Amino acid sequence: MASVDRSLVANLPMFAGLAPAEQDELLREARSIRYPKGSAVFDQGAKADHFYLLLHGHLRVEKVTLQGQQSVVRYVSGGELFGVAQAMNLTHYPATAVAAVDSIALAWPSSSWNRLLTKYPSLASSALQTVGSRLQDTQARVLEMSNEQVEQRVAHALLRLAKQAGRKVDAGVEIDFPISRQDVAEMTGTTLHTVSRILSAWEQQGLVEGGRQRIVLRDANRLHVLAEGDEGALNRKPNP
Amino acid sequence: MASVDRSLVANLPMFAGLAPAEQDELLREARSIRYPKGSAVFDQGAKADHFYLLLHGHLRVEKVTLQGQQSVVRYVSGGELFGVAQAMNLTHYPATAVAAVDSIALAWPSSSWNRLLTKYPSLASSALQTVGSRLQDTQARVLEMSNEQVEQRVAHALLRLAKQAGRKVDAGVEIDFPISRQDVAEMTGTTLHTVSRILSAWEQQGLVEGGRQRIVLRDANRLHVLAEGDEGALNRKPNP
DNA sequence: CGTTTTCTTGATGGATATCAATTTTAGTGG
DNA sequence: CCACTAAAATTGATATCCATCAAGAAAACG
Repeated sequence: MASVDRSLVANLPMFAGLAPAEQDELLREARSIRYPKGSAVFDQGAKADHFYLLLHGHLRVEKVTLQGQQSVVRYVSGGELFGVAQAMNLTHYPATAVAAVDSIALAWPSSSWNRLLTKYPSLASSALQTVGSRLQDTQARVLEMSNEQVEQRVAHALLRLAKQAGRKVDAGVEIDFPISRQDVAEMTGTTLHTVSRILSAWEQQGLVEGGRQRIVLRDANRLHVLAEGDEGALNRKPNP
Repeated sequence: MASVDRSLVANLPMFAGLAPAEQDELLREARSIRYPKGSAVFDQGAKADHFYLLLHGHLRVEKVTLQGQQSVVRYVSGGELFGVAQAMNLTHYPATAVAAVDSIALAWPSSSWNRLLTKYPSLASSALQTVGSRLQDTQARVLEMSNEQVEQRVAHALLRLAKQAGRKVDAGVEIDFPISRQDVAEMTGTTLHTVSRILSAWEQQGLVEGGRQRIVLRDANRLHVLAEGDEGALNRKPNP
């Protein structure tokens, strides 16, 4: 197997604190794997035998309940650590990770986690930050589901997606991977029907531009207003 | 200020991996603080200058949105690490922690976090586990809010509370701190009215026993059935 | 070009928020 | 110890958001 070039990862937060020699050493323990669109990196409930760093592409992380309802937990983008079940002392993956587009990831054996952790304390920091910011996001979602109604939640979800995986196009900002109404519904706790209605209405108002598995935000500002239920937002600075 | 006795904390997961001398050293850097019922350990938005270990008592962690709606994020019980904002690279506390009963916590300066982390790798592990299991819990809540209706969510919330902070009494299991209908509503994304109606109905069926800021679970099994929407649960083993 | 997947749109019903009024309980100070 | 007050809880009536049911159109795919 071809070894991974240091330059691909050197400026990721996870590797930032390490000397080049250390980076090489860490990379030597990993192998790089290609995941074609639609394939699973790991399945919910499977033994957590690896942890990963996504080099290229986008993954959809989904979870099914005991009763069989499916939800989209989040999307993983390039540069992110994922599948770190071992770090949280889980023996099995709590969710399934599916490639939303053709993707490439580095895989380390879970068994080396503890050794690597003691050898590279910066790995602990970056894992903590990864998990920590995921916790922040998830708690934000709980607040949204508690306090907001569907239209606001969908607006929030799209804005988050655009921030995380938005690609500038002339019409606005396009979400950089195929995403269906059903996917958005599973992220926001609603149905594809309601999402479809909302997007149709927004399209008429020039807020978004739709398509099959495709969403472009045309007016992020007005979406922000909708998301916050806040009529004054347009007059304020972008990041208060 | 009196120093903290090692025996109080030696068997907590956070200290388990450390030698007695190390435990003492860690404790020497902390100070112990009393928080009377109703007082705040820290406030949402305040500079995150300490992280904590709860020695005794119960805290309610709450968060208010931009629009002013309040939610209960979780309850902290004895032995738990909390306020570890620094570990997730947050400079300010993302929520408020209020003593639900008279409580005692150990406080370390956030500034020593990174030094302690490198010195005691087991601290990293235990912080990761703390944050990780919190993430699991929060994601479970998202799934519940997406897929379940209010009655199921309330059942889940009470079962979780009983597991975390249940005290065996002759009538069943009592939640070991004062908790109002409003609090339960803020945990489950509903209103105190709906919670009140649900608890009243359950009381008539002998599932729970209520009171002012007081909830006793009389039949955890049947509550489990309600929570899972699963008529077969009564015939199965407690932990599948 | 048929088949499947995704998306759209209308009609209806139901769960639960909201509005409104009391009652119960605990705490406080005279 | 008891009246007074504030906080918490209960319960009914009404309104509404959105899930569900239903049908079909549009887009992709082999």
